[in-house]
Amino acid sequence: MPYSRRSPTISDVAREASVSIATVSRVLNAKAPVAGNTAERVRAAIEQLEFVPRAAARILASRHTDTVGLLLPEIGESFFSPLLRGIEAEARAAGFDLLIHTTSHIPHASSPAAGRSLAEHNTDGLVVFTQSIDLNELKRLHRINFPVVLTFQRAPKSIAIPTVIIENQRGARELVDHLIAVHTCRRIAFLQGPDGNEDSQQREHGYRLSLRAHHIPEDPTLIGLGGFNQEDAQRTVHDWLSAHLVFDAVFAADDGSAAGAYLALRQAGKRIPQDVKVVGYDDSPIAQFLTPPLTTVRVPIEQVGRAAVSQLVRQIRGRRANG
Amino acid sequence: MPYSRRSPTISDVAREASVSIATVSRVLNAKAPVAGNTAERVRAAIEQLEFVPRAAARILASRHTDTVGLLLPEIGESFFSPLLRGIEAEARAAGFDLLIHTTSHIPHASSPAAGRSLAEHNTDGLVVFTQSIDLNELKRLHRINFPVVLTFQRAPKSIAIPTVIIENQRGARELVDHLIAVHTCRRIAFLQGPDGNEDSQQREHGYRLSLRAHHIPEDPTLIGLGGFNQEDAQRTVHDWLSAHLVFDAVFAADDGSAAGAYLALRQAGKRIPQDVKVVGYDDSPIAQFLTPPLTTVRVPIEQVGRAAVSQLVRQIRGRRANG
DNA sequence: ATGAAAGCGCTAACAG
DNA sequence: CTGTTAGCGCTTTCAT
Repeated sequence: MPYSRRSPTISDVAREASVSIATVSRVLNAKAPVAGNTAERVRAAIEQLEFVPRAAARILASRHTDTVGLLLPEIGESFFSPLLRGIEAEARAAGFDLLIHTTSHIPHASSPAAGRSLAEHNTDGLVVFTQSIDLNELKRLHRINFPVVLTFQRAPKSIAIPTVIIENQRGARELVDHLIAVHTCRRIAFLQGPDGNEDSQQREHGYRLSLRAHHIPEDPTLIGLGGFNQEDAQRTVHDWLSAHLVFDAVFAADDGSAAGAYLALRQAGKRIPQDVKVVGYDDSPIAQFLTPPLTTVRVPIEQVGRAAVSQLVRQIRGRRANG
Repeated sequence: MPYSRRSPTISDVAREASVSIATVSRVLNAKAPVAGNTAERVRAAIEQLEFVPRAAARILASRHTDTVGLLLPEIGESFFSPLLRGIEAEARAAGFDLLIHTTSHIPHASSPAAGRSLAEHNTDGLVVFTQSIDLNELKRLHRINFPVVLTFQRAPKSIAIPTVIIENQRGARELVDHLIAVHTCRRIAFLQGPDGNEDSQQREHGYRLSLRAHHIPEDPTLIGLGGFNQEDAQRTVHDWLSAHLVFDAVFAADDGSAAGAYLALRQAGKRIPQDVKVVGYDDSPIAQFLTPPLTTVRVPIEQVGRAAVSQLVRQIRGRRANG
C-alpha cells in the first residue's frame, strides 16, 4: 500500500488509458462522440484509479455547476420538510444537484465566511426562502443576471424576480368566518408571524376582513406575536391571560404558534375548545397530534418547492441558451 | 446601463486599483500584510465593481474550501432540527461554511448527478448522518484520506473513521425497568427503527436486557417495525390490535413512532395510559404535545452535531498542518 | 473520433 | 510591502 498519494486527476486517467485528457473529458461528459473501445479503456482507467473529477475545476472551466442552491434562514422547522421534499424532487428530476445553505440571522461582518457569496458558492441558481437574503445582495444578484426565485415572498417591485407565493388571505378569512358564524366567537385574538413575513401579513389581513364583514370591531390588544414558533406564542398568550384579556378564540398565523397557544391555555386551566377555540394555518404534522386536533388550513408547501425549482431551471436554461 | 457584462474578476479589481492581482488576493484573504492605503484603494475598487471572488477558482487554487458538508438521508424530520443547530453553530464558530446535501434513497445510476461525488463537492470534510452513505464510497473517502466523521453510527471495523455516537442501551433499559417495576407491565411491545439503525438496535438490546432481568419471556410477536416514523408505527400497532395481540405497553424506538402508536391505539378505542402505556425515545418536540405527554428519554442531539463538527475540523486542520 | 493548447479566476511561492 | 509567475484540474475550441 503506497502512502496516501494525491488523488488522481484527469491526466492520470489519460495516461493510464493512453489517450488525451480531452478524450477523458469527453467520456466523462458524454457530450461528444468517443469510439466504443476507447471509451471502454477510459472507463476502466477511471474505475481502476478511482478517479473522481474535482468539482471546482469543472466549474471553473465550464462556468456552470449543475446545482441549484437553497437559502433558508434556519433549517429544521417542520414547515421546511415538505418544502425540501418538493425542491429536492424537482431538482433531481431536472438533473440538478441541490445544495442547502442556511443563512445566519446575525451577519458576522468579521467572520471568515463574510465576503463569500452564497450565490456564487457553486450554484447556477438560487431558491430563496422568504427573508433569508439581504436586499442588497438580492439586488446585486439580479443586476448580474444571476437566476433566483423567491418563495413565500414577493420581490420588491423595483426588481423583477420570479416568485412563488401562496394564497393566504382567502383561507384566513374563511377560517375566521367559520369561527364567527358557526362558533359564535366575537373576541378573536391573532398571533402574528415574524416581523415582515408576508404570509402572516396576508393572513392577518384576511382576519381583519372577516371581522369587518361581521361588524366586529378590531381590538389591537388582541393581536400579538406568535413568531411562527411555539415559545413566542406561548409567552404572548400567557401574557394575555395574565392581563385578564378576554377572548373566545385564537387564530394563530401558523400551527407552531397554535401549539404554543394550546400550552399556555392549558397551563391557565382553560379548556379547548369549550373556553377558547384555537385555529392555525399550514396543516403541519403537529396539527393532528394536538388534543383536540387543531383546525388548520392546508397549504401546498411541497408544490411551492417544485414550482420554484421548475421556474429556476427554466431561467438557468434560458441563460445558457442565449449567453 | 451597459448590457449585462461578465461579472468582474480579480484582474478587473487589480486594474481599477492599479495594483497586482496578488495584492488584491492579499486584501481578500488578509493573510499577508498590505499597506493601509493600498488596501483602501483595493477595497474601494472591490466595492465599486461589486467584485465577488469565484468560489470555484479559489478552491481550485487553494485546494481547500473552508466548508464542511453534511450528508443526510432525508431532511426535515424533526430529529434533524437540533442536530443541524449544533452542526451549524459549531461550523460557523470554527470559521467554516456549511453545505447540506441530502442523499437519495434510491440511487439513480443513470442520473446526471451520478458520478459526481458529494465529498469532493466543494467541501473540506463531511459529517455523515447514519446510513446516508454507501459503504464503498465511505471506504474510498477513507482511502484517499478525506476527513469524515460518522454520527449515530459506528464505523465498520475494517476502517478507522471517527464517530460520534450516543448512549442508548442504558436509557432504554431504565425506561423499560420503570414500565415493569412501577407500572407492573408484563407484556411490552417494541417498535423498531429502520433496518440496520444502530440506535434502534441498542435500544432494543436495552429492552431485552430489562425483560430478562425481570424474568419476562421475550415474545417475538410483540416486536414490529416502527421505522422511526408515524405511519409505519401506526400500521404496525394497528395490525397488532387487529390480530388481538395482548400488550400493556409499547416501547417505541423513537418519539415519531410513539406518536403513531398513540394514533392507532386511540383509533381502536384504547386509553393511554390506562389500557396501554406508551414510551418513546429522543424527547423530540412532539412529545409534549401528545396527550398524555409522552414519556421519553432525552438525547443530546445538538451536542452530537457540535462534537461531530469539532472533531471534523480537527481532522481538517491536521491535514493542512502536515500536508 | 482524437489531440493540442488555451484558458477559467484565483492562490502561493519567490523575488525584490 | 508588492509584483511576477506558475500552476490548481478541468472544459473547450480548433485542428487534424
